[in-house]
Amino acid sequence: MIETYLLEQFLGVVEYKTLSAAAEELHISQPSLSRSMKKLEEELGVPLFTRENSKIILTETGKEAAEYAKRALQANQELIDHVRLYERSLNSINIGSCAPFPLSQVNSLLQENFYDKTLLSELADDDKLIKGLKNHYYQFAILHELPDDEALFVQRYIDESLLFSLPKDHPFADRKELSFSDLKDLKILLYRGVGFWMKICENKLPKENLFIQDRMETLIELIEATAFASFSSDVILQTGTKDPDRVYIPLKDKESCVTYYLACLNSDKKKYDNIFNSIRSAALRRM
Amino acid sequence: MIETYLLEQFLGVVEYKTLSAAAEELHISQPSLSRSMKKLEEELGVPLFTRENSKIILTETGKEAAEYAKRALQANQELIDHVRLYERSLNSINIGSCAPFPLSQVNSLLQENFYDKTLLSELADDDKLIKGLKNHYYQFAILHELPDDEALFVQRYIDESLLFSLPKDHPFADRKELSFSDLKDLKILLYRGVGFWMKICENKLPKENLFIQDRMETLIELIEATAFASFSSDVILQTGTKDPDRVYIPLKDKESCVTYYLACLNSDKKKYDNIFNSIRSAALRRM
DNA sequence: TAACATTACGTTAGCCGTAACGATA
DNA sequence: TATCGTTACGGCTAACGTAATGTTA
Repeated sequence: MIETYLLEQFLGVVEYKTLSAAAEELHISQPSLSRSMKKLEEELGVPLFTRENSKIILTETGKEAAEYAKRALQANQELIDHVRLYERSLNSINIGSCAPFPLSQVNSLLQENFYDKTLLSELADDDKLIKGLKNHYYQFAILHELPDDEALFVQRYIDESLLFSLPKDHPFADRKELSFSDLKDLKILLYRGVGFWMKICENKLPKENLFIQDRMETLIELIEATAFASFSSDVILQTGTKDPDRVYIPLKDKESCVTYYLACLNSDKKKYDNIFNSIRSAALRRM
Repeated sequence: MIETYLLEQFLGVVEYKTLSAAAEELHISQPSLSRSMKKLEEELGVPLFTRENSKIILTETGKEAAEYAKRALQANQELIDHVRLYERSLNSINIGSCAPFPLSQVNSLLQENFYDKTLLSELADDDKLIKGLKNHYYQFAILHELPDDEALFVQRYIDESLLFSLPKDHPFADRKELSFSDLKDLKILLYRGVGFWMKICENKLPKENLFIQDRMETLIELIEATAFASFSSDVILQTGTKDPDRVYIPLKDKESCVTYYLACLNSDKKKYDNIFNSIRSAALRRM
C-alpha cells in the first residue's frame, strides 16, 4: 500500500509541473520531493516520470496514476468528512430552516424530546437544506416547498402569511389589504435574518428602499423611533407581542403566503416518529 | 489526510476485535497498535472505540469509519494494480488463448508487427480471457466462442478440426470417421497444454483412459513407443509433420470442430488494425 | 547565469519494541 | 493469575532540510 503523503505530494507535482514549484506549494524542500517521487516509483515498480534536461515529465503511466491517486485521496477525504459528520449527528440534532419563525417553534419541540442532545440550528437555502439532510449535516430541515425526493420524509407543518406593518397615522393605515406593487415607494425596515423572505423582498421591492438591519435590537429601536414600514406575519402576532402603535395589513400577493414542511431522511423517520406526531396533532388543533 | 498504515492497522483491529490478536496478525507490537488507534482517533477528532474493562469496543462511529476505511484502502490498491497493469500493457503485448494452435500462429504474427515489445502468451479459460481483456491484463484473446460484449472487438480467425491418431495396424485404422462414443474403451495419450480441448475430452471420454502428459517430449516418445491412440488436428497436420506410421481419422461430433476468434478491446481496435487486416486476408486466402 | 533536478550529509521526528503498570474476570 | 490495554522509555528508521553538484537554456 502507498502512504497517503506520497500521493498528496505526487498530485502536487502533477499539478504544478515542476518539483520546485510543487515543493514550494507543499511547504517542503525540493530535494525531499525529489526523493518522494523516486520512492513512489520504487513502490509502484513503475516509472511515473521521464527525467531529461533537468526536467521531469509525466509518462503515460504517470497520467493514469494521477487519475487513480485522485480517487484514492478522495476516498480518504470522504472517510474523514463522513466520520466527523456521523459523530456530530450522534451527539447533536442539527436543524436547518428556510425561515426563522418555524425554526424557533421546532427548536423548542425538539429540545423537549432530546433533552440530552445539543441542538444546533441555522438558516439556509432550500437546496443547501436538502443536500445537508442527505449527507447527515442536518437531521431536520424546514422547507417552504415540497421537495420531490425519494430519500426524504416530508410532513406539512404550518402556514405563515406576511403582514405589512405601518404606523397608525400612515396614509395606508386603513387599507384592508395591500400588494407588493403598492409598496414600491415606501421605505421599509427589514431584519437580515428572515431566510428566504429576503429573496422575495429583493425580487418584489426596489433595493434602495430596503433598510436591512443585522441586529434585531437595532431594528426594533428604529421601528419605534421612525415612521418607516416593516414586516410581520400572522403567526408572529399570535405568539409575539403586537405593537399598539402600529397596524398590520395583509398582503394579497401569492408569495406572501407560504406553507412550511418539516423534512428528515426516510431512513431516520422511525427514530423521529414522535416529533412528527406532535406536529401533526398541533396542526389538527389549529384547524 | 490519514496515512494508509493507520487505516490498515485500524481494519486489522476491527477484524480481530482485540488489540493483541490484531497486533499479532499485523506483525507489530500491541503497544504500537494501541498508540496507532489513539493517533487515528486524534486525527479524525472522533472516538472510534469505547475503552472499558481492559477491552476496546468499536463505537457506532467506528463501524462507519471501518466501512469508509475499506473503501479508501480499496482505492489505494486499485491505484497500484491499475498502474502496474497499464505499464505492463505499454511495454508488452499479452495474449491469452483458449488453445495452443492459434496461439502460436498469432504469436508469430504479432512478433513481426511489434518487434520492439515483449510478447507474453498463455492459455486460459474463456471467461478469464474476457476479464483479462477488460482490465488490460491481455491485449489480445483467442476465444472459441463469440462473446456477447459491447466492449470487445472480435474477428473470426481460423477453424480447427480434431483428428484421431492411431497406429496403422489398429482395428479402427481404416475407418473414414469416428465419434467420441467409439473411443470410450481406448487408451488415449494426451498433452496437458491443449487448453479448452482438455475439458471436451474429460466430458466425452472416461477419465481413466486419458493418459495426460505434462511434457510434450514425453508424449511424443510414448506415441512412438506404444500403440495408444492420440489426438491431432487438420491445421496441425498442415503446418507440422505427419507421423508416417499413423493414420488420422476425423471425428464427426460437433464438438470436434471449432472456430477461433481473435478479440481485443474496442478502444484498442485502431491501434491493432493492421493485425486484424493480416488475419482477414490470411483467412480469405484459405477459402 | 538562472532554473531545475539530483546527490550528499547531518538532523530530527515519529514509529516501533521492550518493559513496567493498571484493571478486570 | 491470566488476559488485555495503556504508559514510559530508549532505539532506530526514514523523512526532512541545507548545501553542493550537475545539466540545460
